[in-house]
Amino acid sequence: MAVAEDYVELVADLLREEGEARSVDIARRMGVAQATVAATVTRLQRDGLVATKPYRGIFLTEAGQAMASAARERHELVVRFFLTLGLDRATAEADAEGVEHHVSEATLEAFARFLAERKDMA
Amino acid sequence: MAVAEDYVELVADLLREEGEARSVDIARRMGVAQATVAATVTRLQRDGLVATKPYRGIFLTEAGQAMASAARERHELVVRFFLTLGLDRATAEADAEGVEHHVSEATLEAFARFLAERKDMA
DNA sequence: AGCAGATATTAGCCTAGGCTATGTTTTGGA
DNA sequence: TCCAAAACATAGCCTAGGCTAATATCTGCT
Ligand SMILES: [Mn+2]
Ligand SMILES: [Mn+2]
Ligand SMILES: [Mn+2]
Ligand SMILES: [Mn+2]
Repeated sequence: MAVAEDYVELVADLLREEGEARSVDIARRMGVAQATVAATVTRLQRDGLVATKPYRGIFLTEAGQAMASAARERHELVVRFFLTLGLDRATAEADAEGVEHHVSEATLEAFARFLAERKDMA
Repeated sequence: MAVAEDYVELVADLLREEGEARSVDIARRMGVAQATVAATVTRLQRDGLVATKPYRGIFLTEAGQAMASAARERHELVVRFFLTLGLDRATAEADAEGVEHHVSEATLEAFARFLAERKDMA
C-alpha cells in the first residue's frame, strides 16, 4: 500500500539524516498523530518491513530496506521528471508524493527515456 | 476523494454510452461487488453528487456533472500526455486512472504545454 | 396475469488509516 | 539519585471502502 512505502522511505531518510527514526519525528514529518504512527508501525512490523527497539526508534528489515530504496529511486525519478517538465520544486515534490504510487515500470522507463533525451539535447 | 471522481466519471460515461447508469454495470466496470456500489452511491448521494431512481439507475446532480467533466478532462489530458511520451494505450490508461487524482493544476498545465510543443514540432 | 430472473438493498463483517484522551515508561538534567 | 518532560502505548471512537449472504423489488416473457 502507498502508506507503507511512504513510511519506510521516511524511516530510511531519518536513519540516514538523523541516525535514528523516532515515532515523534515520523508523526511530525507526516503530519499525523503519534497514535496513528504507532498503529501503522504495528502493521508494518506485522508485514515484516520494520522492527522497533522501544525508545530507540524504528529500523528497517531487509524487506523494508528493499522497499525503501525502490521507493526512493522512484520518488527521485518522478521528481526529476517533473522538474525537467518545468514544474517548480514544491509542486514537483508534492505531486510526486502521490504520483509515485501509481506509475508502472513502463511509465518510469518512459520518464527515464525522456530525461535521457533532454540531457543530450543540451 | 479519488473514488468519488471515478464513480461520477463512470456514471457520466454510462449515461452517454448506454443512456442509463445501472448499479450492476458500475459494479462490473469497476470490478466491485454490487453491495459496494450501493454503499458508495449512498455516500455520493449524501454528498450531493448523484441522485437515484430505484431500478432506473443513477443520475448526476449539477455538482456531479461538474465533477465528472473535470475528471474526464483531466483523465484525457493525462492519457494523451502518456501516449505522447511513448506509452502503449493500455499502460497509459491504467496509470492515468491512478495518476489523475494526484496531479495539481500546475502539473496539468505543464502536461498541456508539453503536448502543445510536440504538436508544432511535427 | 403471473412468475423467474435480473436488479437492487440490507445486514453483518472486515481492514486501513485517521483522531483524542489517557495512561506508561524512559531518560536526561538538576 | 530522582523526577519532570519527552516518548511511547493503549483504549475507544470514527469513516471510507471493501466483502458475502440474504432479502426485497421490479420487469419482461410466456
Ligand atoms: Mn508518496
Ligand atoms: Mn515518496
Ligand atoms: Mn481514477
Ligand atoms: Mn479516470
